[in-house]
Amino acid sequence: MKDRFTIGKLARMVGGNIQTVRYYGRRGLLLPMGRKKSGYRLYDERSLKRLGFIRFARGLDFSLDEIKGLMELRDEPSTACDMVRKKTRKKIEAIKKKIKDLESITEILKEMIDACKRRLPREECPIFKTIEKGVKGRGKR
Amino acid sequence: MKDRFTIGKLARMVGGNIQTVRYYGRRGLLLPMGRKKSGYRLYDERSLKRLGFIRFARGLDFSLDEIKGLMELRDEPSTACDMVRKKTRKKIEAIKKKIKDLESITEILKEMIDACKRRLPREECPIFKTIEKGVKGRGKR
DNA sequence: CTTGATTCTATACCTGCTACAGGGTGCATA
DNA sequence: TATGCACCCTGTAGCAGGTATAGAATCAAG
Repeated sequence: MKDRFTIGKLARMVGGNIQTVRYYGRRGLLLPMGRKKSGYRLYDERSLKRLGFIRFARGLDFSLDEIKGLMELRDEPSTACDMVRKKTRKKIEAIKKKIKDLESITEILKEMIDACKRRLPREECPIFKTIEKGVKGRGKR
Repeated sequence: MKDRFTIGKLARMVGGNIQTVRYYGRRGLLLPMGRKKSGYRLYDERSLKRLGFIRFARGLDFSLDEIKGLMELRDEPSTACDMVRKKTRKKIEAIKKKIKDLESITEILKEMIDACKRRLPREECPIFKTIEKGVKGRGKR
């Protein structure tokens, strides 16, 4: 009946790393439900769920602090769901911005490659030229 | 004639931070061209270009190691341009992958919000249900 | 009892910075 | 000359989000 397991088993169950689990403990996200007399951490089914939650949310680009906030909400009454939705929406906006940034970076890199292909045999590498132009905000030429 | 400047001036010229410049030095990306007797680092126009290069490339999501690699290439002969192009293309691929990941994350988050809106008054928050389902299902990506 | 796997704590490392302490330097002004 | 202030030096420590060691203790099987 006592389905308690040590840290190694817990880590293996989610395909994770022991140090990371301990790190989550230090960060206050996943405390062991107890300890053996020897000091070994003991976890249970709820720890497993929590760890799964953390890992999945990390995969969704939430920071450990954000995840902590979400988990604290879960243990709260009715209005929590609205808050969770709000936080999730905020996260979506942040990710969208990140995507836009990465897209414009891609554009710049592509332009650099195009310029590079058009270069004359003895000309200086246009990629470096492009990057150096960025030095003073396209001031020097 | 001796347009050499101290670290503070260099940092101000690019709107950066002194510690960062020193850090680039420690990482071997931007060594001062000399020192005063007092030990003060001295930089010149070339340092400024180099620093600009580093900052711009950082903005393009290159890591310091990658930037170091690029700068070493620049000091090399003719074939360098091909290598630079190759590395740039590789970077584009990596960024594209990142964008895709972020897009699928956005999708999942949106689904969670939609499910949340459809929930019945006394039902458990579907966002948590979704995330917990991910524990053994989709797992980490 | 011994072996080998597992766990413990503590510490250091990684990236890309940023900050702070406690000292030395540079230069203008009183 | 003294003093005051800005600037610089080195060394250290901190952030996120882990990963990786060392050396000791503990567990389980044979």
